[in-house]
Amino acid sequence: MKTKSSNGGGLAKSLDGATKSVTMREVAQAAGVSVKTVSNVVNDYEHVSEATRRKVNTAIEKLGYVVNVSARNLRLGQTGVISLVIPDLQLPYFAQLSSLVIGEAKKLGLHVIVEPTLYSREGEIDALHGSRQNLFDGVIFSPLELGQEDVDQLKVDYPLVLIGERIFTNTVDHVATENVEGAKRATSYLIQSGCRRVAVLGVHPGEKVGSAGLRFQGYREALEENGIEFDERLVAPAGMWHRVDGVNAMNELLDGDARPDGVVALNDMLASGAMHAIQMRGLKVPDDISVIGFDNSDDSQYLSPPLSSIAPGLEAVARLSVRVLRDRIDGKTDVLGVGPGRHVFRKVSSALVVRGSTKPLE
Amino acid sequence: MKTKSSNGGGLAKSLDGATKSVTMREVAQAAGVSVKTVSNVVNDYEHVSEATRRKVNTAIEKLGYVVNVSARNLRLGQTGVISLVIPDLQLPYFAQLSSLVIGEAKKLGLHVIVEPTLYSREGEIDALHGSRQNLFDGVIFSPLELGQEDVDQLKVDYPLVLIGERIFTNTVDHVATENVEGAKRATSYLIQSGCRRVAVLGVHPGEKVGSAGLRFQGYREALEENGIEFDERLVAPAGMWHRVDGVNAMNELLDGDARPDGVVALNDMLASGAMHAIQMRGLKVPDDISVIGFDNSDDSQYLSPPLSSIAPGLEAVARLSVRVLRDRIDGKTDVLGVGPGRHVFRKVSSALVVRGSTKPLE
DNA sequence: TTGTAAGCGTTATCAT
DNA sequence: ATGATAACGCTTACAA
Repeated sequence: MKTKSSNGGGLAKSLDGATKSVTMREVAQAAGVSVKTVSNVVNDYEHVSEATRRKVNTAIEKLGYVVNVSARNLRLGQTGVISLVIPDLQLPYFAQLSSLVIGEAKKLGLHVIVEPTLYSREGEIDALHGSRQNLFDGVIFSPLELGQEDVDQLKVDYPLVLIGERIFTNTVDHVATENVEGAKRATSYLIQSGCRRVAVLGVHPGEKVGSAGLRFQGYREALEENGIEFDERLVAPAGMWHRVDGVNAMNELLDGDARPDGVVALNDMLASGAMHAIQMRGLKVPDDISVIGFDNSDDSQYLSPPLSSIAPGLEAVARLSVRVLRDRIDGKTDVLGVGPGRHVFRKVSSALVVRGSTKPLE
Repeated sequence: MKTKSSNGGGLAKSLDGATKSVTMREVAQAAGVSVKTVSNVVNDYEHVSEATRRKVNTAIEKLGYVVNVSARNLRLGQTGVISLVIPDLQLPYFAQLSSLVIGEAKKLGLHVIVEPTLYSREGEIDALHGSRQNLFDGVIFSPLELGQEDVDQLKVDYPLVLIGERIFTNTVDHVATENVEGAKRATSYLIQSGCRRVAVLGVHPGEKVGSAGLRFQGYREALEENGIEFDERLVAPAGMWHRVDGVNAMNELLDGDARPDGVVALNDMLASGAMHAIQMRGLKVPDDISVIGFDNSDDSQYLSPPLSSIAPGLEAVARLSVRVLRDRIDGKTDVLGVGPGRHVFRKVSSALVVRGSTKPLE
């Protein structure tokens, strides 16, 4: 752990000259070699004799040298930092995504700056076009306010990876999740486990693209495929997807004249609220009503009973988007098997995670 | 929105020469002035005539000039980026903290790189001493694994602000929250609203420092002050603080021979679980048992009934820690009224947010 | 295998 | 109020 005062490899020196940082030149001098040689050692250049390498490393160690990233960045024209633009870091879904992206980036030696746009259209546009310094080598963008009609906003002159289901275009690399398929899978599972009156919670009437629209579409497709007639009375809209919205929507459903025996909630918060409403009436989950959620958020396993949910594969979203971005930054022409001039589009598979809130298959 | 192809003020140019970035020199040439003048305009230097300013700005606009941050950083010896080291971005508490820190930093023109240490001692030490490039001007550190015995780890040669209650020392700037006082306030409130058998949920037996230990201490102090005898049977330990732990702990309490009429849960997840367990038995919150939580997490308002909770003042924590860090980076000698050579210690006030899970005061 | 030297795009010190 | 010019610390042709 070195001496007590010269703690580890220091970070930035504060400008007030508190710590005068050691330069390559000084290391070179101390080691009796040229700057180039030090640079070679630092960057693991192959053709360096063992002897010199050792000499240099000793000097580096002794002086506590740390490479100056700003200088390197300036020289290289890159910063090693990417930006992740999301609506709200406080939503579990995006917190999880951010966490995964940070982890993936770390593996590739990249740092991540998270930029929450806080449900503001301005914020999203600013994150894309603002005089955000060229601090970032590239951006991963998850729009919420911007929609299909804003597709031109995505035509930027730096590496950009789009995620989510708000906008579809072939002018940028895009990693999406299986919303339709996921909801379809959830609905089918309920039907196959014996439910006949499957309700859907959290619908945004009229929405086509976007999570709500796509998931609702999956619900309808599943009904059709299973030969079950669509019943408008089993559709519970909810603008927001908080727990309380699930409680309210579920209560309306229970007060209605078409009591469901299964519920597909369009996210886990809604599902949690729905379970609460059901249980408050003395009904049992899943015996009286099965409930299934979407997102497989961290908490879903801690509900009582633990919530069955669709896992959208955020790990894959994080992994793919970071890798694609890195390849673009590196100027690779072939990214994920897609040739020059063309853009990546990948839909990440979702998976059903079965827990206690649904009945076993018949 | 400019021309379609030259989209807004671009970010980094990818290294592969895709976009050759515009330099100050070129702007100077186009505007017919010197580089220094352009720099003056860009940095809002006072003594620039309106005419020149306009000329320069026009040129900047036309060429789409964006300042090169790397060059500026190199020159200034600062990066404008701070690091926020936290245990886990997926915990609502830290997601909220991160969100607030990012917001505060933005106000001061700083960017934040969030570094989750994922419950690893190694990770925390690495975040402090690792050859983290001098990418950061300073660090805000919220330890979880490191404890009082690791206080020497905090002796670093760059600006560092400690947050949380794991470590106390006067060798670094520290922003803490009122754990003892908050729990005391919560407990007293229950007592004053008529509860006589107040249980506490989520205790870590033997812990002194750390949220659990301090909050439990507050609970005991409140009992004492209100002349209520401490009853070991009303203490429900829980190693983890997930919802399911709250359910389990509450059930044990309800199965015990000392039925509580009030519950202080050491965080909101535990409280949520406790309410569930209570309600599953057909008991009413707050009529039969009052429940109060800690953290005032975003979800607490969406529970049924909405959860009364202690708001630890994370906004203030974020604001203070970012400002202190910025002042240290700027080399200010007087920070928050504390003179040179001394360190800031601030305890942020907590507040009780009363909602529906507790009875009104008598 | 290693050394020399020319920038990368800023900011800041002088002059003027 | 503005201009010429020297750093900032690094990478990399090009030379040796």
